[in-house]
Amino acid sequence: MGISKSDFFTEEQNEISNLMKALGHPARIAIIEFLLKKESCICGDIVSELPLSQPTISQHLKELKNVNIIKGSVEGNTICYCLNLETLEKIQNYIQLTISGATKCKPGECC
Amino acid sequence: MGISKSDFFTEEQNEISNLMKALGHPARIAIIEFLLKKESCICGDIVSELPLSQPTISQHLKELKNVNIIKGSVEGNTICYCLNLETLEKIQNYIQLTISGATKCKPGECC
DNA sequence: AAACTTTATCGTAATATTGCAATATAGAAT
DNA sequence: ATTCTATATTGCAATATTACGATAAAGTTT
Repeated sequence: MGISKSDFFTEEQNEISNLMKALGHPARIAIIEFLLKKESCICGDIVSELPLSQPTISQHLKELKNVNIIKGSVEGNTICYCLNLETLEKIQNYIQLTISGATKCKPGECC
Repeated sequence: MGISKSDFFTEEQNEISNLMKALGHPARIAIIEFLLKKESCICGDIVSELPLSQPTISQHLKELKNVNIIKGSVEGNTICYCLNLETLEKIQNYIQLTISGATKCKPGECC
């Protein structure tokens, strides 16, 4: 994608955009929703639920884990993945701050 | 990226992931933060603020507008871009729902 | 230990994203 | 009307993402 310019942005801007990017794929949203619904959170269950191959799911799980949106713990030869509330709250706080700042723009002003 | 599988996911999953993807680039986060800080929100101001060319900024603005995260209104030969609270709130609601659902996973259970 | 299960990694093809120079478009100002 | 100013579009090169078959790795079971 041309030259990466992420050095020119702040640490926080890069961190938030990385979190958002990790959520920027329907399969990863579906994985998160699956982890919400299920008591068990075994990788194999996700594979049988989603229309994607096992390597593809594994890759998506890895991306979610890389940004700490999920965490995994080994259970025998399966792996239990869970949502990481701390990271989700970080995202929520960011959106919350943005919304509360954004109320400045009053109707009739410009947009 | 191989075959697109977005047909297999729900409308909502695709919509949320598209919103997240739009926020998944530091330049677009920086644009949003700039719109927050400034009373004026003219495209040209953004160009002089960020380390990116005018066409590149224009493209990022277009992507944010495509998913309704910002809206623009013509002011003479400049354009005023503002944040769209409705869309930001949609994102927040989704994260909020996810967080409140995610509390199910108690410590000691698995993760 | 051999066979089986489950998840991760590698290699690679198809597609998407990013960035910008060049150019187009459209309103403003002279 | 011509020039100027501000934003959008086009075209293209560089890079990133996505998907999956093949295979590896690591635990389980027999």
